[in-house]
Amino acid sequence: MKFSQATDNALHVMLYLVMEAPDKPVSVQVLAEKLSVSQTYLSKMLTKLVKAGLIHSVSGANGGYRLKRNYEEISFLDVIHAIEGTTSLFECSFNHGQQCLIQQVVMDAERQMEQALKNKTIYELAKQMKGV
Amino acid sequence: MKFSQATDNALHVMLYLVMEAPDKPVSVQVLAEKLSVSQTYLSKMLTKLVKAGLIHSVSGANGGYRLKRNYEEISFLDVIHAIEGTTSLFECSFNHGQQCLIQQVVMDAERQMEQALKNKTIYELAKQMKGV
DNA sequence: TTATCATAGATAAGTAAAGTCTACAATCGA
DNA sequence: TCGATTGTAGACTTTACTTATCTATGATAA
Repeated sequence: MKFSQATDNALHVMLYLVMEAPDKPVSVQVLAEKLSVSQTYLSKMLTKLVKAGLIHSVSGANGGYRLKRNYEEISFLDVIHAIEGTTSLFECSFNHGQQCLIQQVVMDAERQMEQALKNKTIYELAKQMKGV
Repeated sequence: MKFSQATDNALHVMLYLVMEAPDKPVSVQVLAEKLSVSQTYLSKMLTKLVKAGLIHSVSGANGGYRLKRNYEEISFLDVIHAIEGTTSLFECSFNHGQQCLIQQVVMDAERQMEQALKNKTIYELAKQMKGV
């Protein structure tokens, strides 16, 4: 069990946008160069962020991807959910009569992690880095 | 990103052993029947639990798998680590000069989950179920 | 209307999990 | 000691998911 590399990329792209270009669109080409990954692959990942409503896409000359207006509120969890999906990390595969207590315990723990990821925004991290 | 089904099986096996057979060995055959999974697959998973020191294996007639003496202390995290390994869920793939702050945030959240899984023992859950 | 840029679909390669088979080693009981 | 029982280990196949590329299409600004 691992977070995918796409999630890693997504978090870095978001941090870059917040720090360097919170208002103007940046093309995939530029973003791909910054991260040293392929354009075509990155564009798929960015499309997921668009569909999740975290960023905006602008077609045409001088277009690219731009943050939405409420970008200060975007949390780590928002980005991770956009890429990895929102289904639980653990699903019991057995048919006990009632609900599975094992699953409950693991999901409880999972919620702890999600809470921490929800409390931390990309914007907050950006400020922290500029402070350094 | 998901917990593997092996982890699901492992947690259920451990709970079964704690509840039904804390002192005598149970063969793979019996365990596989209880969980309705294949023997060969289950045996691989059980070997991991043995190597992690969570259970004991006994060869020969009337052998099988038996809990260790300190089984009351085994946590969910112990079982999960035995199956999934102990490496972090998130690894930044970029070469920033110093350490990656994004990774730090995610690993922090991960530690929250691990703490919750560490605080809950299989034995505790077994008592809870018997109480029902 | 043309150059620029995102979107979507098909597809292939790489990797990890799930599952099976077979030979082997250890142990118990007679 | 012999043979039945049980776990161990390795090779192997299948399946599913992630990563990655290519190409055609759609939208927009200059």
